[in-house]
Amino acid sequence: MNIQRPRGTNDILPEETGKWQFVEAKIRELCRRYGYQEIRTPVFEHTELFVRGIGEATDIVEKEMYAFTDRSGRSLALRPEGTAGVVRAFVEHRLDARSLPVKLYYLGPMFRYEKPQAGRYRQFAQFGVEAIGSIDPFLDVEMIMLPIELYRACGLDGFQVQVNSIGCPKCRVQYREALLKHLGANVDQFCPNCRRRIERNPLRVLDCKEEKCRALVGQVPLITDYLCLECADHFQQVKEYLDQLGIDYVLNPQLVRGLDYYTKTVFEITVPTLGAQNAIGAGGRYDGLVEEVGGKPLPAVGYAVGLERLLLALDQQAGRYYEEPRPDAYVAHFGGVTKAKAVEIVTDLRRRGLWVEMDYLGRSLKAQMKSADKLGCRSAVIIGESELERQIVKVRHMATGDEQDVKLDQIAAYLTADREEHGA
RNA sequence: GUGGGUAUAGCUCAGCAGGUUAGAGCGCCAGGUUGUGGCCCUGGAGGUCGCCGGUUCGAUCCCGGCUACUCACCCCA
Repeated sequence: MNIQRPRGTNDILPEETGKWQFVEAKIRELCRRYGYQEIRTPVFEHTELFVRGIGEATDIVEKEMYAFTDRSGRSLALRPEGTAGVVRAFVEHRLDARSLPVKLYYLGPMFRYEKPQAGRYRQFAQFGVEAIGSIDPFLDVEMIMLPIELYRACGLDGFQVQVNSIGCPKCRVQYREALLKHLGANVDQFCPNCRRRIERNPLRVLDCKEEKCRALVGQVPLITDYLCLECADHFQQVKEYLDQLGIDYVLNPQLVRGLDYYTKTVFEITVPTLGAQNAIGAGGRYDGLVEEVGGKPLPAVGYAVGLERLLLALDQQAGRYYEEPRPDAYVAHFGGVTKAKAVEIVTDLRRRGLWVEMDYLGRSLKAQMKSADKLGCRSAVIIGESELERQIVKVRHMATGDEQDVKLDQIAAYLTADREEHGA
């Protein structure tokens, strides 16, 4: 019986890891500049944390959690998103005692029990950022800028930023009422899904993709018309900063998020060419979550980027977006004493910081040269008996075919100079 | 959870209106040069034709079920 990887998971093979490392490097560099520090939290938490944090009635909690009971009967769950765990750690370790806001980022696997499709997997990687302890609208804007800068740094184009404010619990009471009044009038004209939503979470109706519902929703009151003074003012400032900084965005008063903890600013970044799963980043403010998880009432903002989707979008936009490093040299030998010498040379060169390959299968020189070519080695170092007698090696520059005799003790210097000259 | 598509070599895919030895290109290995890659030529290795069952003298091919992959819906990064 042959065992395959679990549904919705992916093996990232050596030829793929280069681009992951490329994106990860961009992320770490960006976070350094913006002053966000890495935090690593467990991939599983008490189920309760997600239920309370993300919201009981959300799809994520209702039907997508990898929840299980451990041997002692505790209910645990693989994290479906990153924010809840980070906030839990923030509260648990009293990070509120530090100077605020605390700015954190994370990078790692998340798990949701969903049916896989393009850009959606059961284990997927997210990069996310959280700033806890400030209500400054500029932080909201920072949260929108960070992913934009990240995409730019990676070479991504053609993404769209949508922004909205969904207010605070205070203004939502009024809005909910107005919305229900409006929807109630023609409740039976909505799709079955939305009829259910109207009862449980009317905001979600705005998000429905059914044409019938969209038409009905068109005339619905907008949340942005019901914001309380504080929320309206906050949103206004967010927009002003965005304009001031020349950030391209569109207002989408119907943008809602699938997690219950969001308040005020929410945003989503999409790549239209990606297909059904076109959101590559999303986030917003969550002013109530820290308290919900047991900490002091502290405001916070965050966002998350799906790395598989970002990579998908990058792959789509033709052209190589990252440089694959190549070996400096391939040391070819003929077995016997020449192999003994080759082993020595290889070890010495590696100790001097060069990336060096050699033959481990006792193959012909021709086959070794072929390998050198395949591996993209800059040079081939050939060591045969006649060379050994003269205390030299032949160094062949693979791109040009030029060959040069180099003294045994000069090889490292020669190769290093060659690398400087022809670039890494 | 719902609906559609697909499943043949490591990869991309042909194929057979059901007939006995299942093919190509690429990749891999070797030879064409007792010690030299890329181009070319020759040869080789590599397949339970996804799994189980049915129809049939006979199934990789037709039918059913299962599984996986895939796309879309729901939802989401």
